[in-house]
Amino acid sequence: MLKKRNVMTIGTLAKTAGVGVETVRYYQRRGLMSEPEKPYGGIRHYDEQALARLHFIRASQWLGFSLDEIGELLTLQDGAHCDEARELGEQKLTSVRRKISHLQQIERALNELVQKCSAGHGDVYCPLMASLNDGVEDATTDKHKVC
Amino acid sequence: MLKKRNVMTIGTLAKTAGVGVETVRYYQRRGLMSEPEKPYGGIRHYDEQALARLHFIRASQWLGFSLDEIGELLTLQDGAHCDEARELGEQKLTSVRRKISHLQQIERALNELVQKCSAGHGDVYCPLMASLNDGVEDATTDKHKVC
DNA sequence: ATTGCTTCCGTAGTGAGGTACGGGTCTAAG
DNA sequence: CTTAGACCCGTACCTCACTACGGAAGCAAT
Repeated sequence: MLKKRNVMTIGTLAKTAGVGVETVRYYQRRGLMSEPEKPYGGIRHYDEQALARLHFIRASQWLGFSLDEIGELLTLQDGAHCDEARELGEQKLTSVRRKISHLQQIERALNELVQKCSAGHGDVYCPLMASLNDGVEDATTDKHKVC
Repeated sequence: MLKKRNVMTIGTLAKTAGVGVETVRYYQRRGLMSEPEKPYGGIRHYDEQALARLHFIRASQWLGFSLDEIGELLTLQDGAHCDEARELGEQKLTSVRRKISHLQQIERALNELVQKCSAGHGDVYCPLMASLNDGVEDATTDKHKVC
């Protein structure tokens, strides 16, 4: 499968990195990966640097960076911009924490509603539906503007 | 602004509920709200039921339900389907909890990376970048498939 | 009556991150 | 030599929840 010196076609590269061929081409269009020169009339080949780039992208994505942000990270890759990189990381960390606390709010509300529904009740009304009709946040926490 | 008996135009309805006119029309197209009959040659009017429906939709959305799921919830609104409603709520609760734990994993990883970058280091390399190159999850937790 | 804001209605575009298609070319296996 | 399977490339399409556009018609105030 892998040729000597790990020279790969786009298909092999994609499979090795666990993404689709179309995804690699999409990253190229987005400017996140370069397209290797096409040798006379033929098929481009990719090396381990391309694979490393794909790993970088997927790792960054896993951390919640958008493709635009990843593009920015890639310009800092020489290691001489650690401060900028850390700054981006801190911003992302903040946004991740915000998302977590938002979801935790939702979790508390939803949990309470489901509990109420599970507890026996008169059968003529549904506490979950009642809360949805009245506005959920009133039923579970103090008043916040919806969204 | 509100006419007697709270009869509203679509604009007033939308503003009262805190959404855009286009959003109301979009919900109508999606079948989440009905379009009132149009009186001879003119302008539809909306009552408090329409407003309640909008509140229901926004409250459900806040809990993480998609518009399709909200459509399903609306069919259970008579209160006689509490079990089905609770089931949907439990599914959503499960998915919310999955999202939270995923984000917490990310938070731990990102936090560790940012910490490493903040601590003084040789200045010739950036721990954050190094981790992105190597695959983040190795650096912070046991090995998982990226995404 | 004229201005100016709404409403009505269908259709089309947005953003994020891809995925699919189709027609052509290349390469490796038999 | 033929054929199956990659590759190349541009373009279109997908989901989700809206948001915008454009022209016609209504309604409220001046």
